[in-house]
Order: sequence, then C-alpha cells, then structure tokens
Amino acid sequence: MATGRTHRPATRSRGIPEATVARLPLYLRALTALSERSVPTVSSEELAVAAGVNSAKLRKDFSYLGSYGTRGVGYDVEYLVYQISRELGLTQDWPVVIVGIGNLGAALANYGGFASRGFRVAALIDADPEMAGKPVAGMPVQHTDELERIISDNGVSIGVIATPAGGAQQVCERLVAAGVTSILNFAPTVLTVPDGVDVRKVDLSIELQILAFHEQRKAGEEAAAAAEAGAPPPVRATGATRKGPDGDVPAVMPA
Amino acid sequence: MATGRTHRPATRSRGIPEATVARLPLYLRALTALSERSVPTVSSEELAVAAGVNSAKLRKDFSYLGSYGTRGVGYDVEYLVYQISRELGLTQDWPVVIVGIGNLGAALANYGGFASRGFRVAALIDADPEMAGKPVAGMPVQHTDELERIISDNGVSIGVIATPAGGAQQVCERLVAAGVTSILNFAPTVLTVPDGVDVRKVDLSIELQILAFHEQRKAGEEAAAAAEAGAPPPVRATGATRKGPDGDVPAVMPA
DNA sequence: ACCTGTGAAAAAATTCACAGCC
DNA sequence: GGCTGTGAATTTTTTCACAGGT
Repeated sequence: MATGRTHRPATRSRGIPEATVARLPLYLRALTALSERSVPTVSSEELAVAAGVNSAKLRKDFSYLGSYGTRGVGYDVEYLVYQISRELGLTQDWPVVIVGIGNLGAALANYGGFASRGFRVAALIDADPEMAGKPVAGMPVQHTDELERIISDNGVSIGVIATPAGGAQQVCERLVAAGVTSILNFAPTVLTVPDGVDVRKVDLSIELQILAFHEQRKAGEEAAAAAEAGAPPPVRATGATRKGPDGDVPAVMPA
Repeated sequence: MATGRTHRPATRSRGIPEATVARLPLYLRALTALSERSVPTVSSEELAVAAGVNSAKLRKDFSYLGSYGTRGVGYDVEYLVYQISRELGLTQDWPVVIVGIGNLGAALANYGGFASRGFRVAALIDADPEMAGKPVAGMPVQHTDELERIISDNGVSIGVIATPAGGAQQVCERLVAAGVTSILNFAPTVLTVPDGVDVRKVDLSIELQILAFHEQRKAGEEAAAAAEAGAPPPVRATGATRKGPDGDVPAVMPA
C-alpha cells in the first residue's frame, strides 16, 4: 500500500497560483478581524498591512479571484470575506478527525481557529486504550479501532495526524483506505500517499531551525571570521579525504 | 514601540536562497534518520525521496552549500549532517523561552524535536498566576513578571509565542525590548516588530484551509457546474451593484 | 484625489540535461 | 555505469508603474 508519489506537484488549481492560495487564509483572517470591528471597506494598502504583505501582491492575488474591489474606494469587507471563504471552500462544513491525542492533539482539539472557519472536529482518536472515553475539549476520545467506522459514518475527508513519528505512516494509510483524501501532518515524518491524496505538513521545529539560521547570521556579522579562522565558505578538510563516519568529522550536535 | 515593518524582506542570506534554507531542516531530518540506521552514504535520489522533494532540487540546494558529495557515489551521511547543522546554526546551543503555556505551549515544551536539534527550553512563561510554579515538561512555569530577567540571565535570543492572539503583540514587544531578536509566533496575529527582528509564524488553521481549497476542487471535478449553474468564474451579480454589507451578499460562514 | 486591476519587467525558484569525475 | 554539480532553460512569483474607473 501507499505506492504513489510523495506530495502533489503543486498544481495550479483553477488558474489560481499556489502562492496566492497560501495567502488567502491570511487575508481572510485580517478581513474577519475588520468585519468584527464593523469596518465596512478597506483599501489594498490597509488590508496588506493588516495581513503582513505588500499591497501590490495583495491586489495581484485578488485579481486572480475576480474584480471584487471598487476603484477609488477599496474593498467591501463583508463581500470579500464571503468571496475568499467560498474560494477556499470554507462555506461548507468540513468534518475532520484528529488522530493522536497527546499534548499537540489536545491543543488542536481545543484550538478555536478550526471551528470558526468551517472545520468541525468530528472525532478525536488515539491508540492508547487508557485515553478511550476521556473527554478532551468536551469530546470523548475514541480508540483507533473505531477509525474506519468514524470516517465513514461522518463522511470525513480531512484527517489531522498528531501522533508520534513512528505511527504516522500507518495511521495515514488507514485514513486513506477509509476514504480520507487530505491529510494535515504534524508528525515529523514524510508521509507517502497514493496519487490524489493531498498532504500538508507542519513541523514545529522546522521554523525554529530557519530562525536559528538567520539568528546565526546576525551574530556572525559581529563575530565574523573569529570561528572560521579566515577560511572561505566550505570548511571541508583542505586536501585530505574525509570519508568515514569517524575520523575528522567534527563532533556533531547533542544527538 | 514596535514601529518597523512587518516581517523581514526575505533577505537572501549569505547567498543561500531562502527557499533552500527552508528545506535544509527537511534534509537534516532525513539524514538524521539515515545516520541512526548507520547508513554511511546516500545518493541524491534516495535522500530526495526520504525528504519528499525531487533530486534535482536537492542537488541544486546542496550546491549552494558547497561540493559535499562524491560523483558516482553520493553523499557521506555524517559529514552532510554536520555541514547542514553548521549551516543552520545548530551546532551551537540556542536557549529559547516559550511564552503562553496553554495546550499548545505545553505541547511545544514537551516536543522532543526542539531539544534534539540544538534548542534548549530555558524557561516556560505564563501570565496566569495560577500556573506559576506548576511543572510542565519537568520544568516550573514562571510568571510573566520574570520575563525580562529570564531573557537577560539566560542570554535568550529566540522566543516562542503561544499565547492567545490578544496578548501576542504585547508579549512580543516585551521580548524584543528584553533583547530577543527572533520570534516564532503561534498566535494567529500579525506581529509588528522593529527592523532587525525576525518573525516566523505557524498558523495551525492556515494549512487546513489550504487543504480545504484543494479538497473542494477535487469534489468540484465531479459535482462540476451543479452549484454554479454554468456561470463562468466570478459569481458576482451580473450587472447590478453590490455594495453594502447587507443586500445580496450571500449568507456568510458560521461566523 | 484616490485606489483598483493588470500588463510588463524583474527576480526567484524549479527543472532540464549533460559535462565531468569516480 | 552511476552520480554529482551546474550552466542554461523554464516556470513561478514578485514587483513596478500606470491606465482606467469612482
């Protein structure tokens, strides 16, 4: 099982660029906030600031959806909220299951951002029999044995995996076999899925690593060549070989 | 306070493209797994599969770091682990603080992926006096009053914000004022920071919304023009105006 | 006077395809 | 024969800048 490629090839769905799709939730969030403050209209510049992008990009993004603004005025907040919601498919109700109710799974179950955007947590599933029946976020945790039945009874097409890395692929396969076609993966593993199944991943430590990269660079601007002792970019041993997993490979991370 | 731009302008640090930096943690994870299985060398193709990318991209990415492979053979796993770790700044120890110890904060505190990659959780901070002293992940939660002292005592330069959206900006400003220059934001808000401070965000619901978009598209392939009754892309009322937040704007989401 | 929508230009990222080395 | 490293080609994304509408 699970033969197909990993990840889909970033298809440009319905002509809306993937990069734009990825920003629509950002705009939606900013617009929802404006809507709650009963702001009737907003300019591309204002909305761009609120969403943390620049206005040219925002206007270009919106241009893929249609002409929803009014020149000289801006965008009608309510109307735009609706259009983006519709485009994202959030005007319908998506039942999701969360598999793996550890700290993270519980956090997700309690996370308001799901419920408020068309996602309904249909069930919480965990492999630990101890967890079964325990209420999390006002909902009893169910055992993995029930997985297939739950998926099918609730017409679930989106699954969230928050298990340890080890169990993720197996859970993924069961979800897919039961009919799930979109998976949000929080486990730090690459999932292999058949064609036609979407996987998106969130790795909590990846963003931190990217920050460390930039942080190091900031520090390096002062400390400069102190550590690297004047040698150009690659530290690689000057002429000597450096093959084996032993030898002169410098002491690696904590491990 | 907090005057500067939002987000940094995606600087191409030291000539390594941002897109490449974002994938280095992926490669590192795959390599670490190989290393644990004592695999000595790996080809770009094998590693690409393990990391979930294609091999041309991987080779191009590595080419920015230097020539760390051997033609006809592949890459030395240990050596590459070290090189990528070094490039990402993970050979040094980064003390981080986590602010906001709710479900998510606790999940982060317990998340092994931090500790195993050069990040050390120096403190857990929460605004709730009830939480103070409670142990989470084997560590007593400290009160927000201590924030500045903790940052300074531990030389913390990376902060993780896992508070509700409302408190995030204020926490952010205190972190920055205390000397933090990189922030990982889990709160669903755009943070405004001065120049020179990096912010990266993880929004748990954004990925889900992107999945919904694709999921809807899959469903739409069969259901097709059933809902949209043959009209081309924009549904906008044919000629009539559609201004006010009332009128013919179709009933909006759950809200 | 203001602001959108968008062609066109520029920049960035990805993919191709193959020379060069093991 | 196998695999890396990389210029060149291609595609995608971002940015510019302004025509056109309110």
